[in-house]
Amino acid sequence: MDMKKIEKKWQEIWEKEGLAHFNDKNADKKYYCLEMFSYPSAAKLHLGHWYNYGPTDSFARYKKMKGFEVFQPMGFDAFGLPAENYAIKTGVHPKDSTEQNIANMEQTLREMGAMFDWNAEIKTCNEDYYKWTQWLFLKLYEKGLAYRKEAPVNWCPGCKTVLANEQVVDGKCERCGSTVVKKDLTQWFFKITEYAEELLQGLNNLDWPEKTKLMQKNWIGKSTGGEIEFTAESGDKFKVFTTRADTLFGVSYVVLAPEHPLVKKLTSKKQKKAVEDYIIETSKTNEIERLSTAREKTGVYIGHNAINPINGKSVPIYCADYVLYSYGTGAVMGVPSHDERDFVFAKKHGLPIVRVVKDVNCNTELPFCSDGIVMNSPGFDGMTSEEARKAIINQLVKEGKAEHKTNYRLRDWLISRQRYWGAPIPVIHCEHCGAVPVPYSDLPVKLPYDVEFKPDGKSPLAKHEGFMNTVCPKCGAPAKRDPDTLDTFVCSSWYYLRYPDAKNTKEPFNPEIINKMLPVDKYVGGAEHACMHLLYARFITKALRDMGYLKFDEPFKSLVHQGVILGPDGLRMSKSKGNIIAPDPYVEKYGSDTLRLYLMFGFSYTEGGPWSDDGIKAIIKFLDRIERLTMSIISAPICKNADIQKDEKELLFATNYAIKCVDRDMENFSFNTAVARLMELLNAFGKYDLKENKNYALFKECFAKFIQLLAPCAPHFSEEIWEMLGNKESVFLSAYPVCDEKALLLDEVEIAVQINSKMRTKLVVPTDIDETGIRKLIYADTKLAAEIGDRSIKKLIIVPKRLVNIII
RNA sequence: GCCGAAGUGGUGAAAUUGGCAGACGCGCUGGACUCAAAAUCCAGUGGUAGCGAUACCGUGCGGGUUCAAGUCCCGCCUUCGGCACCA
Repeated sequence: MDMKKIEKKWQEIWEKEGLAHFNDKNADKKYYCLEMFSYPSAAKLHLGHWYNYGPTDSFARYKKMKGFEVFQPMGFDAFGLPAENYAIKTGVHPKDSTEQNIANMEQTLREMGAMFDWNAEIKTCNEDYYKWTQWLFLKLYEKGLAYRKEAPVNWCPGCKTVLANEQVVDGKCERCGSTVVKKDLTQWFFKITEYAEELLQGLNNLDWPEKTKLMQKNWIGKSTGGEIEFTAESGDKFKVFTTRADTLFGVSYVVLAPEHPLVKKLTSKKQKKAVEDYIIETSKTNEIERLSTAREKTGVYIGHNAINPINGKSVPIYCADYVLYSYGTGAVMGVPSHDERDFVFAKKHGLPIVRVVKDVNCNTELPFCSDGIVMNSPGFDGMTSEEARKAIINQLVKEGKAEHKTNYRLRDWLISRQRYWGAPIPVIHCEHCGAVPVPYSDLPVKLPYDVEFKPDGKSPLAKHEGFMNTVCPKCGAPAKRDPDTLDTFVCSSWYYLRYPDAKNTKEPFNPEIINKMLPVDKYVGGAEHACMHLLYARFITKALRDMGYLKFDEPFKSLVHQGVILGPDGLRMSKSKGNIIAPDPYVEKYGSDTLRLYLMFGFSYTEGGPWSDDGIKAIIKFLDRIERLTMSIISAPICKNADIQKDEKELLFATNYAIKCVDRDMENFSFNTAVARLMELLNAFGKYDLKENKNYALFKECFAKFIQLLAPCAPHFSEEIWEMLGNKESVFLSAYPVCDEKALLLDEVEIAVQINSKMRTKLVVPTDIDETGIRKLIYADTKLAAEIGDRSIKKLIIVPKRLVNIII
């Protein structure tokens, strides 16, 4: 079959007939199938795109044949760092390169033959989209969910620019090699932490992979404990957060994060130099290094002490980078006897190690980090850790020195980017009025085209006079715009809400439409988004719900992650490894259906794996066999024989078994087994010899069902065969075959027989056999009877239709 | 380092969730067709021993639970994903 020709033919027909177009008259049967949109990073689709979009499109087509009104949109997450980096390197404007990439990708996406509803296309870098991203910012601001605070960025002193973590390699700038330092800037945040508890609880009701839910759960990182107030000798008070208040009597020092404001204030003259040097060193390390339990625990005494509120003991205050200012209170109590890191730290700095919790198993080794019985803690000795935690905090609460507290590891979402290629933050800074939101009527705040994006110490927008200079919407005085742009995760945090109403010029979406179309029924994309994009989208959905725009709590009801296709060497594809497999030559040579079918058959969808050329051959052979069989059916003499004999029963069994399995496997994204069942059915067809005077009508009917089952997986090819079989209408407008359960009922089944759990033989037994019947058969079998001999059957384990285990 | 996964023939992978390990393919071996090759079709194919029926071994490694473990529990090893400014 000329794949190129039929692809073109059917794509034109589908286009003309609007196969992919969502008809809102059928909205009650809607099925919103969404693939994560792509970043237009390259001119062509790579295998990863194919792997995400091809099989998922097959799933969408399957749903369509099952009678759903499928909505499967596609778009581009078009703002982002790579386009800007490319511009810095080559001088090609990000808008130009992005638009070119989008144009190319759109074309290859169309050639894939997926059922995308292009009427709903989104490009996040277009004004008609980012206008509403800015609207979203303003709404969150209005609701008190956007605020400004100081936060550190990676600063390259060489390029005089802010770097993404990705651009920092071993603490050095990837461009110029300078040592990257941390620098504080005032930046915008979204208060995602306000939803921490609901984001955690909501996970329970989602049809998501368990591992993804677990990852989000750990990311949110709920821990309950207390905040306990220590008083420095200077009189300054500071709080530490702890989940282990039961170990409070074991405190032998406290630690402030290097960024903690009290560090500067309390450091003694003698220690000043050491502490300052330490803070500079810390600014060069990243968080992963800081939190590593393998790394040496560094820190310096600040020359000042604090009082432990429970026993009035004076303990030294240290400044150490293993404490993060961003988590809890930025200060911790050091209990070397009952915490790994504290133990290592105390050993190194010669601090006392006092045991305050006994192990019930009498283990005397330290550190002892589990719960036990409290000791050396006057007033609390003998309590369990659990009891003591409550009692100690309760006592301090009475004295006004502590409070019960639940902490989350989750941090607020930093959304400011000191970059050009993003949606401008719609805020104006006025000398008199402070940060003033741009009025809704002035949106969008347009991203100017004529900017200098080469890094030279100022972000590109900050240098653009025409953009920066404006007037305060409140008082009318001259004012400056915010020079930063929004994190691209903001753009992707709400795009699924825009698709169903993508052309709306009056509002980001019509709530009535959205409440009908959402939540997304199936969301498919990479597992790497588990903790960020997927969490941000959930947060935005909840925030908009609380503002009254949405009537649902979760954006994505059901989620699937596709795996990763690796290079033939089993390694992640990359230019530097030279192991990239481009899909185009395969599409060119064998057709898009062949590539798609290979991707579905050759891998476990959620696992992925190394690419192999050999697998393609299997698919080519499979499609060839189907084509040959079609030819023989078309040219076969029509026999009038309508008998249902043994062969016909087998044919019906094979067909209906395939329907049942393929249906279930498609539903579960188990594409490889679905295709395997199709191959089995084709093998079964091969056994039914049409040359004899056989039941031609029945055979043709079964074959038609086979093509319908195949259609979602090989859409162009199946349409062509479907037409050859004499059908006038698209196979995708036909109803998915239904399994006839009666055809699957067998009189007999083969079961395994074990003696003392060892496989001994197999028996063919009536399907509905009972225990007495089985016993009879066992003794009737000479081999089994001989082995059992005169020993008696102690126990007979029967798994219906599967096996019998005879215990003697 | 922390969090989360994965490890099954020569090879891509299945295994109805604790019940016959290796479905369906690729590859390989033998056969048919052919002047020949390709394509196609048929048969075989986890390992070891045996002419054979068959027996024993076998799901990264070491233990355990169970009538029964690829699947559950404990401890290792290896590989992969994420770690908040890549998206």
